[in-house]
Amino acid sequence: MRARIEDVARQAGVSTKTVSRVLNHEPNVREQTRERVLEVVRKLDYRPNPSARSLAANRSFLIALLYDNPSPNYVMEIQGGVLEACDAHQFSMMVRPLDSQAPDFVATVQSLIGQQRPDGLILTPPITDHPELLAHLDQLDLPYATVSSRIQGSIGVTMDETRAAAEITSHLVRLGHRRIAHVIGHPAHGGSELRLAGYRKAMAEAGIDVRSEWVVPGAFSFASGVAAARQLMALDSPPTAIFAANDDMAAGVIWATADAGWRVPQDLSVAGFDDTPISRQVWPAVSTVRQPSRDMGRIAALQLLRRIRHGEPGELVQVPYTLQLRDSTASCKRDA
Amino acid sequence: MRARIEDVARQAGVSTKTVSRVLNHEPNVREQTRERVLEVVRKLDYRPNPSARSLAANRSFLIALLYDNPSPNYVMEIQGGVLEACDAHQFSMMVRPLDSQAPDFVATVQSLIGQQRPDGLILTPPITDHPELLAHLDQLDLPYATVSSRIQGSIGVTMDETRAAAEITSHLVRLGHRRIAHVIGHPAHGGSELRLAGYRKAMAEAGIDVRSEWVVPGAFSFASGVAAARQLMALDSPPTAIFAANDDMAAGVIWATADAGWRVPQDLSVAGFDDTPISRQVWPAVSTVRQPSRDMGRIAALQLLRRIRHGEPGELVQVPYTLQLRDSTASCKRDA
DNA sequence: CTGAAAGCGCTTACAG
DNA sequence: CTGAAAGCGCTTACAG
Repeated sequence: MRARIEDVARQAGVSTKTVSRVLNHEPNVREQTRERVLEVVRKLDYRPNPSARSLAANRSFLIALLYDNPSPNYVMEIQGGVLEACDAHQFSMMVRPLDSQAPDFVATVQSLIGQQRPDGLILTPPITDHPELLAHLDQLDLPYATVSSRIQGSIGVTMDETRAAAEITSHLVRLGHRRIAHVIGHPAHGGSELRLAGYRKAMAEAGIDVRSEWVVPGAFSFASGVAAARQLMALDSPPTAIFAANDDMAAGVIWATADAGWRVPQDLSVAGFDDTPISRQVWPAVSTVRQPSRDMGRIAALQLLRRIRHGEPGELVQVPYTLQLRDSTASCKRDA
Repeated sequence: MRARIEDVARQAGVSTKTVSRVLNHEPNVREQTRERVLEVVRKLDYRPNPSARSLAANRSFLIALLYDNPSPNYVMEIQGGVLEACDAHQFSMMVRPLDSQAPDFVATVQSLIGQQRPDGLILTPPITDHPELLAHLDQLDLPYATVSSRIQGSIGVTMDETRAAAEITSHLVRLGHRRIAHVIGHPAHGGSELRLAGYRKAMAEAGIDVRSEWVVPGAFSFASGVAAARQLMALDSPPTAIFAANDDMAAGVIWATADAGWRVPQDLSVAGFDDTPISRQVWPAVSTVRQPSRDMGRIAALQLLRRIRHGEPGELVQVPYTLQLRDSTASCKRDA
């Protein structure tokens, strides 16, 4: 039979309330008492029953990670980070794939909250940018933290995507490229706008007029990268460099160029964003912006837990990015 | 305030025990009573408190998915399938990344079980093939289901990996290849042995002697595929085809050939295994064996839930595979 | 077919 | 600094 708090109390010669105090790091326990309790805990290998704890405390000690992201790599990284934070705070995590475009999206989340009763939520793109959901959560007074939200005012983690996008675009400019195209990300993701803005900013700073045919829509998927590249390669005066708003699309661009017999980087330079494994697994490897996704998951969860556990406000932490320059970008060899 | 079972009982004019019967689909409730209760449940939007339920029933209604797999794509697919099954049975799922090679691996799992108290476990490769862990679980009498276990006797899901590997090898033989190499998977994964056995079987049936230098160790990682390909390309008489035990390694092989200036499939045919996204995202796309991972996750969870919920024994279900032939394999153009 | 009572293992006021 | 009592919201025997 499993030890209960009562067993610990009896063997330590104290009340269950005192054991509870020790376990929950509450003040007002004599050091000697505390040590005696902890020793019995160890001896009996006592672990509090989570259900009893939740029921009595009226908290689930659970946070839910909500995602609707086509990239398994990204989701797994975030998930790993959130899990790390949860483990450190004796919380558990549940994961929830969702379709944020579905008409009953908010109702689905509501139902999930009603059933599992998480103490808080971690929101990832594009769920971070769903105003209706955020309004609903605020009204419920259910704490949440966001990862890379475009919307102001929530706690969590962010990165200066605009500046990062501008930097990698400037890198292409420095390599001598002027006809630089951009493949936009999925329209529902706030990051798409930010990265596009960074591209435009860098082009403007370089004094290059962005032709409208250089900016093509994408959807963050490999297939959309293939389609965009084909469209760009078919232009009368095709670009000498393409900056895709994520690595999956950059991989699609590379695939399409290989399929068309173009060489990267000789005929075309290609840059991505995110530094997911795919960027290293295509040939040539893609120059990209490293986003510390795992850290971002952990940090977002940490901010959420601060709020849940200690009632602190929590903050929006900005993490640094780094450029990863690889073989897919090189000096412009075609015309000036 | 949230509705409790007592509120439902009062408004329906029955006892809480009767409400409990209806909610848990127990027998011995008059149809009319049952309908009255369900109507009040709807009206009050009543959801049982999971903690109270778990505490009273002495079950967590939780299953844990244990993994130690380098492929995010694979894990996400399995996870999605398990989640589907859990949702259908009002169970929740927790995920647990582990290091199955760590010396304290069994202790870690034991601690996890002690803290979270799952009603059952889903094991994925290579955790499926850890005899010490399985023995421990059997002793604890904690139900588990396996995905692709090499070890006999557990419930869950499997695929005839040996036959699948033989089939894709035979495909290469039919294309005229005779110098066919194999890159083995990670030694801790049971699937590695099975796939190697399939390769050997097909080669034997084709009457081809497998030279020892054709069979090179790998680790299921992209990098190990690159290394293996370089080793094979350096042979005096290099193979005309390489069958890698998974897609990540096949992608690595393709990368290494491109890097060395070889053309696929003209200079070398390449085949993989799993049909993960990477197989379609490298150029040329890789011929591979489709493994229905998501279905496998769902089926394994379903067998586990049968056992947990209804005390049924559960079974080991075998799922079908399909060959996905793409552009990385072609007729042998080099010598006969 | 239905219900009253006890109990699951914790935490929460409250008292001292 | 410590404890006795009540209660969280369900299910489990048990009785009828």
